[in-house]
Amino acid sequence: MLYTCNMQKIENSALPAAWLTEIQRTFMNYDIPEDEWEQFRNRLKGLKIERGEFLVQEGSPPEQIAFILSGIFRAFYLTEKGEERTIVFRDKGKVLSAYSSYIKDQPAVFSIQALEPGLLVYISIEEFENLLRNHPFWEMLKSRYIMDLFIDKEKRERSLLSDDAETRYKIFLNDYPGFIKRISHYYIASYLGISNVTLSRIRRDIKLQNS
Amino acid sequence: MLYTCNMQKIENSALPAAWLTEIQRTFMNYDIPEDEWEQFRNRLKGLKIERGEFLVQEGSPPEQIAFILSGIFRAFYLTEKGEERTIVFRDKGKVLSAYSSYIKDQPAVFSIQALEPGLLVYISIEEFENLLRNHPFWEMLKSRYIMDLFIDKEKRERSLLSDDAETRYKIFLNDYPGFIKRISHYYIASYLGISNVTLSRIRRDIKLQNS
DNA sequence: TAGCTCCATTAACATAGGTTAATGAAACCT
DNA sequence: AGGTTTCATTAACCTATGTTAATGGAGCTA
Repeated sequence: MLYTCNMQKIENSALPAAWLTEIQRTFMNYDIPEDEWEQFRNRLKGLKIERGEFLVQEGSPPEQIAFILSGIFRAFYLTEKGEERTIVFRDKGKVLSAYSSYIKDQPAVFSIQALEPGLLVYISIEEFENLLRNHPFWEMLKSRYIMDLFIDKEKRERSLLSDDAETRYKIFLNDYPGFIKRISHYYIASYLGISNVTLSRIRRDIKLQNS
Repeated sequence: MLYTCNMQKIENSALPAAWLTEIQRTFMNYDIPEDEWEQFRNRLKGLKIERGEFLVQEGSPPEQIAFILSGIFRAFYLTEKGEERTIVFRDKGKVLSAYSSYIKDQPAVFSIQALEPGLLVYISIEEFENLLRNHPFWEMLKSRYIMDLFIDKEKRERSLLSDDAETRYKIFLNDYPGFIKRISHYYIASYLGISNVTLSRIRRDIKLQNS
C-alpha cells in the first residue's frame, strides 16, 4: 500500500448541498439548533482521500474534526516492537478525529488512515475553536461527544478483559456489519489483539461449528 | 470476606473541617471558585465503610459521587462465567463513582467495594443534580472530569492491546505504588487480566531477573 | 499455644494463541 | 493471457497463560 498524498480539498462554497444534509444527519442525536448549524456549516470544507492515505499522522497535532460521507477509516498506532494495533474503525456517518489529543492539546497518539477511497467533510480545529469561543452550544456538544467516546472505550476495555478471541471476533462482526468483507483481515486481527493466523483459525472453527 | 452492611453515615454538620480541606485538595486541578465550593461543601456528607463492603452494587442506580479520605477501593464486575474482573483501583484523594452509569442514567455496570476500612465524603447524585441546575460551573467540571476518565481508558486500552502480562504488571506497580502490599494478589490479577497463578510466576521471573 | 483460615507460591499438565513458512486463490496490471 | 502482487488459509512447532492441586507461611481466634 502506497502512502502518497493525493488528497483533494473542496472549498466551502463548492460543497454539494446533499453532503451537508448528510452531515446534519450524523448529528441528529445532538439536536443542533438551526442558527448554530448555520455557523458550523459555513466553516466546513470537503476532502477526497485515496486508499492508504493518512488523515492524521501519529506525532503530529490533529488539524481537523471530520465527518465521513463514504469510505472506511481506521485509527492505529505502532507498538514498541513496531507492530500495528488498530484502535477503531469508522465508516459513513461517523466522526473522525484524533479527538483525545485535541482535548489534551497534544500531538496525536495514533494515525488515521483511509482503507478505501473516501469522502470527508471537515472543520479545522482552528475554526472549531472560534466556534467554541462564541457559541457555548459547541462546548456542550464537545462534552457530550466525549461521553459517547468514553462509553465506547469502557465497552472495549470490558471485552478485552473478559472475552476470548473468538467472542471478540463475533462482537466485531456484530458491531461492524459488512466490514469483514471490506477490510484486510490483517487490520481486523490488529483490532482484535490477535495475529492474522489466529483470526483465520477462528473463522475455520466457526465454519466447522456451523456445519 | 463478609458482605455485611455496617456503613456509618456522618451528617454535613458533623464533618470535621480537616476532611473538607482534604477534599478541596482533590479538586485543586479543577480551580473551583470560592462561592461554588461553598455550595458544594454544604451538600457533602461523610461515610465510614468497612473492609469488603459495597459503595455501589452492579445493577443498582449509582447514588453518590464520593471522595476518598482513606482506604482502598476497587470497581469490578462479574463475567458471564462468574469470574471477577477489576476495572480500576482508587485510594486517598481520588473520586469514586459509577460515573459512566450516572452519565447514561442507567444502573451501574460494576460494583465498588472497599478493600480496606475507609473514610469517604460524598455528595448524593440528587444533590449534585440540584447543583448542576443552578450553577453552570459544575457542568463544566463534569465534562472535564469525564475527559480525564476517557484519557485513562485510552491508556488502558492501549496497554491491554500491546503489552504482555509482565509489562502490564510493571505498569501497575508504577501506576499504583504501594498497592501490591495492600491488596490481595487475586484482585490485582483480575485487574491485569491474568490468573493469580500467572501473577505469581511473573513475580518470580522478575525476582530471578534481578538477582 | 494450638488450630484455623487465608492466600501466595509452585509444580504438572492442558490449551489458546504466536511464529514461520508454504500454498493457492483473487485481484491487479501490462 | 501472462505475470505479479496481495492476502487468506493451513500446517508444524513453540510459548504464554490457564487450571488444578499441593504446600507452607502469616495472621487471626479460641
